[in-house]
Amino acid sequence: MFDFLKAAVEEIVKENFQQNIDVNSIQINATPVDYTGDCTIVVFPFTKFSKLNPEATGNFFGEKLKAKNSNVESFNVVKGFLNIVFTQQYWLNEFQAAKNNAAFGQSPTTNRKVMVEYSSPNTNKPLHLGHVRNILLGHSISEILKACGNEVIKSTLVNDRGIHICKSMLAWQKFGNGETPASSGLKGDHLVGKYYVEFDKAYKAEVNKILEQIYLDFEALPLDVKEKLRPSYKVYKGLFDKDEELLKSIKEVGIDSNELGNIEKVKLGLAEKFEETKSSLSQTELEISINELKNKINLLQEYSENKKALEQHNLRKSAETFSSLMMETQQMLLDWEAGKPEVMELWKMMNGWVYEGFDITYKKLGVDFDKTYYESNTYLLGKKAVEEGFNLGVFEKFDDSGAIEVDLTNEGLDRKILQRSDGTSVYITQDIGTAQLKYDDYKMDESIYVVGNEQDYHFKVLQLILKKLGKIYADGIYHLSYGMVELPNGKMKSREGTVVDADELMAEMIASAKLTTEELGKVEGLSEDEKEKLFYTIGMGALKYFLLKVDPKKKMLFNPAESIDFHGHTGPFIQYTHARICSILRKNTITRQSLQDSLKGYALHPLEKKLIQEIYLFPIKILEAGKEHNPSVVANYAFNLAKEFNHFYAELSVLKSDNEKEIQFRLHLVEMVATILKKSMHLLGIDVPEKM
RNA sequence: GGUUCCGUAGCUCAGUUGGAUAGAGCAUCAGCCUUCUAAGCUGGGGGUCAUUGGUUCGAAUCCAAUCGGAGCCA
Repeated sequence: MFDFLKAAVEEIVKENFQQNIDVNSIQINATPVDYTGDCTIVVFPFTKFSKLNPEATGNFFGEKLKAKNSNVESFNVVKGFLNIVFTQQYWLNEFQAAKNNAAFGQSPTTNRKVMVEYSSPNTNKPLHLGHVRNILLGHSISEILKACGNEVIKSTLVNDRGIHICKSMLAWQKFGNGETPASSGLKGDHLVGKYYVEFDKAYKAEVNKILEQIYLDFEALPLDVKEKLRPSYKVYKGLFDKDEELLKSIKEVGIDSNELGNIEKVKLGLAEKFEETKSSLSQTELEISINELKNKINLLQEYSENKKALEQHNLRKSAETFSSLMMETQQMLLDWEAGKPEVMELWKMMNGWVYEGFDITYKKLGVDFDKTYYESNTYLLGKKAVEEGFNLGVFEKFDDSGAIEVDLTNEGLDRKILQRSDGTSVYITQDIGTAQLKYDDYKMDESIYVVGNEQDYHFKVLQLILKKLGKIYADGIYHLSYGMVELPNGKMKSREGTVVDADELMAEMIASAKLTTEELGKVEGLSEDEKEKLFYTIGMGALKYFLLKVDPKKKMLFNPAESIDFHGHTGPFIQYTHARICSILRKNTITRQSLQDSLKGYALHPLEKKLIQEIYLFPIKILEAGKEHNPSVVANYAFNLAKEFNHFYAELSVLKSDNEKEIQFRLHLVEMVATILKKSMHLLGIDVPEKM
């Protein structure tokens, strides 16, 4: 921002104080509204070598700058802040340059290739709100990086294999009765998701039944089960009985069992109570009291330990291993890995349904991918990666178990297992292989992964391992880590049915856009098709803006009860602003002058100047958003510009003026505002209507 | 047990490599449509920037500890 000023300051320092300073260390900010000035230079750092107080230093630099640069009209100094006012001509020139540049905002090519991986869904359930945040971030950051001059490859890695996929396959086989998307009218991904839930239900029911049998009549269990479970059962029974006994004793000594959630707190309470009463006790009474207290605390200690053991032991886990459903699922996974034809066919069919469903959702979201990777093709790369690392000596066997690990303790992390003693590899090895595959395919300079922040550790490890393996692309790995979308009562949980479905959410947004728009009577003169399109544009604009205006790093809250607003700091507000400008431009009847003519000798109104200043920021904000990998920078910028325009719109008129010059200039100005609003929103993947 | 992130108005969020009196939106209250779209504009009220120390010309921002919330690793 204001690079020529920074350069001038650098020169002044060099000429007057014979010092070199880093241009980037010079702080220039926009001047706060209550002070006069277009920008403000912080002069405190210069007092070191000026040997003057801040005020005098500011004046010194102000004079020099004014003499040096004809764009500087005047300056004032408040404390250590040098406020600079530029000439009107400067701002008019900036505006002219921006408006004449059809690609304003687009940076020249960097010759860098960037891959952005996003969405990366599982094929066992439909997309939900969390995915939507991921997808919109991925799409938006791709657009922003393009605008920053990079070549962008949008990719996704589909998790299309594994035990969870087999669960829905098995459930469909067992309970599906041949149901298809066509026969049920369900979207393919929802149909498959339904069977994933079915599996979970059936599985739980089965495990509960097994548990019930164990509790009720252990001896009546089938012999093989009994024999296998007996050791677990015995320990469990012992712990369970002890638990009951301890609880009884605890009650007897006068501790309320409801309080036992926090043992430490209860202990503290007892100790305090003792302190209070001990002064009133005789020596013998005191001794008795101490003994009692000791007993109580011992009891609590024992109870707490038993409870822990009970939890760890977990009979349910043992019971789960006897679930026939789970055994069948595991068999199915083995069959899949062996390529058994029936299983492969079922897998392909059901995944096909899911992809059809996803395509609809993606299309509605307005996103796409240049390259799709499938885990079914990449999961075996993990083994190769382990081998490679082991041969290089980067991965080692640290003990006799045969497990292969990597030692990251020097990097402040732990030792991480990469291949278990039974020869199966862990998830991260797959990612090592896939990273290589991606690089072989595209040789990109940067590889961005849009993945939730619960995987921060995973990506740290991945990058470190790639570095240790000597991969030149390791430094280009960037984890665009975003916070979870939370509901008012916490995280979304599929098992508790609190997941906000992507398709439903979009439908609701569009419906509520329709309702609001019709209430406001904004649909007159539109055809049915135009109306539908408008509701879609507004509904999606509200949703997308809502998810993108927040810093990706931060977790965000979504309250389904209060649907997403259409007023204030929202997508529709910006869309509406755009539509208002379009309306002005439509109403214009006078012959337009060239931009150059309209600018000649024009005296700017403060509100016009403010708009030009906002316009000036557009490319700067895009670069900032790209650098920070943060679309919310663009979202907030667009809001500020729209707000500034609405302020202008309320105070000044474009078309209703006696001054033709004014009309001419303002037409150019508001046209530019509309263009930038449209471009900004495009970077967020949001359309703007011309009427609403 | 180890480790990472977060804590700003009643609610949801901004707050630039440390800078002036911490800002928006929602909600609330008071105004503004004979004038280019009121999904708008203007104004009021609302803050111990979790707490306590430290670093310095200056701290919401950096450091340490504590409290509270979330996650990850074994």
